[in-house]
Amino acid sequence: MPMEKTFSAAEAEARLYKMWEEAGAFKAGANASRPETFSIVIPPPNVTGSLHMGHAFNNTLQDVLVRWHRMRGFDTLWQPGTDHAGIATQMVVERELAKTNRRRTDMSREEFTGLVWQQKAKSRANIIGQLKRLGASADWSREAFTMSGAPGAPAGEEGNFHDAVIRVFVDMYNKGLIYRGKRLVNWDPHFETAISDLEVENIEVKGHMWHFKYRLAGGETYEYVEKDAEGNVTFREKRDYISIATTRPETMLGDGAVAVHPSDDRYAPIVGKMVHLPLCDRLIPIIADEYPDPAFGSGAVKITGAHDFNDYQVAKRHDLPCYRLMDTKGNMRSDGAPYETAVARAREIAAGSPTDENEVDGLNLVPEKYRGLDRFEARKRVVADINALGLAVTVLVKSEDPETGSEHLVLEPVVEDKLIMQPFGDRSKVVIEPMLTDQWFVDTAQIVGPALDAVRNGDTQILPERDAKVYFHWLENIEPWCISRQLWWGHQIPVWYGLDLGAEAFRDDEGYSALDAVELLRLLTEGGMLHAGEVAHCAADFAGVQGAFRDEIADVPAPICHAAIVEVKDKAEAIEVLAQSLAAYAVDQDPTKLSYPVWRDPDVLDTWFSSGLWPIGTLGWPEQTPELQRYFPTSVLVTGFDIIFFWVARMMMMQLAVVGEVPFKTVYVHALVRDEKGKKMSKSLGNVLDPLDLIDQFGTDAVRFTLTAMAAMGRDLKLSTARIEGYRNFGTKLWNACRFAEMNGVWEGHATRSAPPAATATVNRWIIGETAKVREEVDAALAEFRFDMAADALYKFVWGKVCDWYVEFAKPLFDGDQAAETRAVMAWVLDQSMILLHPIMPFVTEDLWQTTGKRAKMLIHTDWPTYTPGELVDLEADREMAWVTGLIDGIRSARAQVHVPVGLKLDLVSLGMDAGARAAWDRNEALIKRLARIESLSEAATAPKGAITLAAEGATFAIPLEGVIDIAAEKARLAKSLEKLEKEAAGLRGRLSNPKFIDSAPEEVVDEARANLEAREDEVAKLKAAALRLAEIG
RNA sequence: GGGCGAUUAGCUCAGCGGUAGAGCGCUUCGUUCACAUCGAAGAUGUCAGCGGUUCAAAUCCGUUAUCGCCCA
Repeated sequence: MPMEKTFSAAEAEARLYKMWEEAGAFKAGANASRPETFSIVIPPPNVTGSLHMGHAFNNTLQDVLVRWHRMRGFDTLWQPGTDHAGIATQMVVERELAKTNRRRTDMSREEFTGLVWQQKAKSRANIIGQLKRLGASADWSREAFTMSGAPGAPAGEEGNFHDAVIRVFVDMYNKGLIYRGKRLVNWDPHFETAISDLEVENIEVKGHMWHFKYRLAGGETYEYVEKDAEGNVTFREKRDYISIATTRPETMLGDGAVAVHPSDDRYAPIVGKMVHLPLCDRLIPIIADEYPDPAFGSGAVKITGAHDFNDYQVAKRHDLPCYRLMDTKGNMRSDGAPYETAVARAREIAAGSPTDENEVDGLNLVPEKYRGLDRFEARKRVVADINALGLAVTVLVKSEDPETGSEHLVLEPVVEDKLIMQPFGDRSKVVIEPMLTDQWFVDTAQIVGPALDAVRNGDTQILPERDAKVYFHWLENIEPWCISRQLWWGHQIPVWYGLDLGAEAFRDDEGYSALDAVELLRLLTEGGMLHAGEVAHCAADFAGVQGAFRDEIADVPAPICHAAIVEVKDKAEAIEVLAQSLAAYAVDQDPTKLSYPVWRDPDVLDTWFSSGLWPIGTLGWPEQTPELQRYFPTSVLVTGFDIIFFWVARMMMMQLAVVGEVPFKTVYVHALVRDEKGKKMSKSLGNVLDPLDLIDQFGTDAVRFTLTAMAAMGRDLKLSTARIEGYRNFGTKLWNACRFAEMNGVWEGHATRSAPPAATATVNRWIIGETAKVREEVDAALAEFRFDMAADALYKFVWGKVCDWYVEFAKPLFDGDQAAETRAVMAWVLDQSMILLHPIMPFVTEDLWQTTGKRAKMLIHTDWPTYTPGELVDLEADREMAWVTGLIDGIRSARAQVHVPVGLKLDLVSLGMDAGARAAWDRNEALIKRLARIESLSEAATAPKGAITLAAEGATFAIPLEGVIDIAAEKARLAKSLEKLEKEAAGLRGRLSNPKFIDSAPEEVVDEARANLEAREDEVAKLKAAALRLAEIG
């Protein structure tokens, strides 16, 4: 059955992918014929994600590398999988629940994560299926998941990734690399969790700056003096207040101080004095600190340690209490003791009463009237209340009475419109609240060193090089890594807490190691238990911490030291269980029923903590699997520059910290895919190109080729469908070349051969050499990750050489003596084209491969060629082809410019050929005649009147066109050619006449210039002669 | 404010010391049997400006301008 006119992508892609997959063509080690390994771990897409252009780009490049190495016989592994993507996935499920008016908190944690697992199972097929449509040849039998094997994982999710994550946490904890502490973190009030500073987008928005007066305590006053640069007094006023500026008025309720710069003379007299905090019954000090900018606002800054990162630093320096004002939803707190009680205690603390950060955090200093308000509503109320109290800084404003039309001056509060940088959650899009909370941290300072060294000393190479700078910059300034998240979906932190019974409140008065009723009562009632601290232990599971807790209670009085260690939900339940247990004991004195309850930290680990272990985790670590031995460290990581911090740097740190090796030898960092105007694709802009739509429209190969061709290192690619269409046409071009071959019997009895056939015809020898050249170019380009250059070289070869010239040249040969040879060469050249294009365009090439001959192996496993230009390039053939194509181009061009009808066959007159030119003519006469539409060749000493003249190396030709020729057009043509040639010749002459050029330039450059000049001058002479003849008749 | 990058044909981009290139678009012509998802021919550039290094600069250095991106 003859081939169709075009490749049917939609039909073939599914069929071929199935064929590869069923044949196990993607499996690790498939087609390996040499010992070297080549391994890539996929940047795991979010399990609930769907394929976007960035994925398409990223995975196309990986697939090109993987297919290339696999064909070259490397022991190749492309390790696929997905990421559990904490917040994103939890968000998807919560959104689902919201549709039926349900919330996560309506059910148990186990029920909820059960739903997430179901969602995971559903979503996974989506993204994986999309990667398959892209042609990704990953080893799907090894598909990994960052939460495989976690408690509650359903059947089919039994990996051991969870083991790896927990094991690393425990190890790092035991090594002192992980700690817990109360720190200011970015809090997402929508998801009610801490997020990383990398997940915060700082966006400039229109905001306001308010100015408030904080009155000095005790009615004190001072002289406020402003001076200009020369020290002259410009303003002097007696004040009883200090003016502060803020963009977040609601946080003033938690102020711990007002800070001024130590060099600021305006406030020097009042540093150390106290001010009344408006709306609150508290006094706070004026302190001197380097942080305030004297030139900004009033120069005085309110310090709210619990809600601002800069203020937090100031508060730490001055040992100020950090009063938290909001709850996890970003509403003003409504928990704890009444305001009066809380503020009374705050005054004691301010007066020096001992306290700790837990107590401070427990104090709710939000006055009753603001409690429970949304933070933005609270802001309005605070502003209004301050205005009402006359504590806003005011200015005189002209006002017109609407009734009388009379103008008068009124005092109005100063509210400046101001652009402010506001932090937003990159997923929730709500304003992020700096919040003082208990979190777990990796002490990155301790593990960052090896990650920096590995890139510095070249163990890992980051490409393009400038991205290494980004890597260095971030790691050299690294902050502690907050790894806890207040989510339900994720790896739960393997730390258990118990009540600290070793505390003072719990003691055995008599020292006879047994509890009496008095002691029990004290424990239960005096708040001993309620206020007792906590002890924490870390292990992979509950069984693992039991021993530690047993030791923990070993020195408390009997019989509690023998209590059974039991796991409960949380601290509240622990207190209850312990109390009940003790109460029961008091009654029945049965020590075997005593329980010591412990509870697990409810938080989960940051998703990047687990994906940071992706390279070893997917290969089976902590098991010492054969794959781990074989494929780790991996060869290349292909990833977008936007996750250098998130992921690359963390993988480097963690792999080095855990197994002491770099995770990959090369990191290829690619840019973003943008729309054709260069805008980032985003749903809100509506400029998203869906790769699957494009695949439906143009076929996978076209999309892949486009992305590959545009993958110049480090540049964003602006994608337009016109470009994709162009490369779809390229696939069709190859297809039709093969179809042409089929029609000419090229494939009859064809079987794959790796070495080129013996060839005698010039064109055959030439195209074989060209094939070797492109093979070398493609290999060189891919070795340097220059995907664009590989694609470009192949495009030029297949279209520009094979289709434009070789196929045309072959046509006349099919009827002559060299027909058999030409068929063999054409089959070989097209085979090579399929092979070399396969990594980029896997489908059309495999389909052609399957239909054009008897094949020992599928194309995906066909050996990649190793022939070199040195072996296959025939310089004589190259030279002759250049002569022939040059002549044909010349004739065609001349014909077109003097408007010779396309169909008209012309006579060609030779005005003299040297031996080389004569030989070239003789060997290629048929080709030239056919392609340049020449009827015959005759010889003459001089050109006939009214002829077009053409110069070729070693020959001059004329085309007699008396009567047909457009003399004016021909004159113009000659003049134009001459002008160009003269310009080139002049440049060359200028250079060659410069003695410094002769002296300094490399010899070959000088020689080349001389040869060039000679050729130009030769051609100039010929064209001038032609112009003269033309002048005679015209 | 700090850092990185870009500025080359109408558009999107290669080239990064030795005669300015590609794709798309555009103009003209063409269905001669691989392909109209095609063929042939053609037009289009003070390589952002200024200065410097060099025999030679789009390419290296400095500087200015404009535009991106990242981090504050």
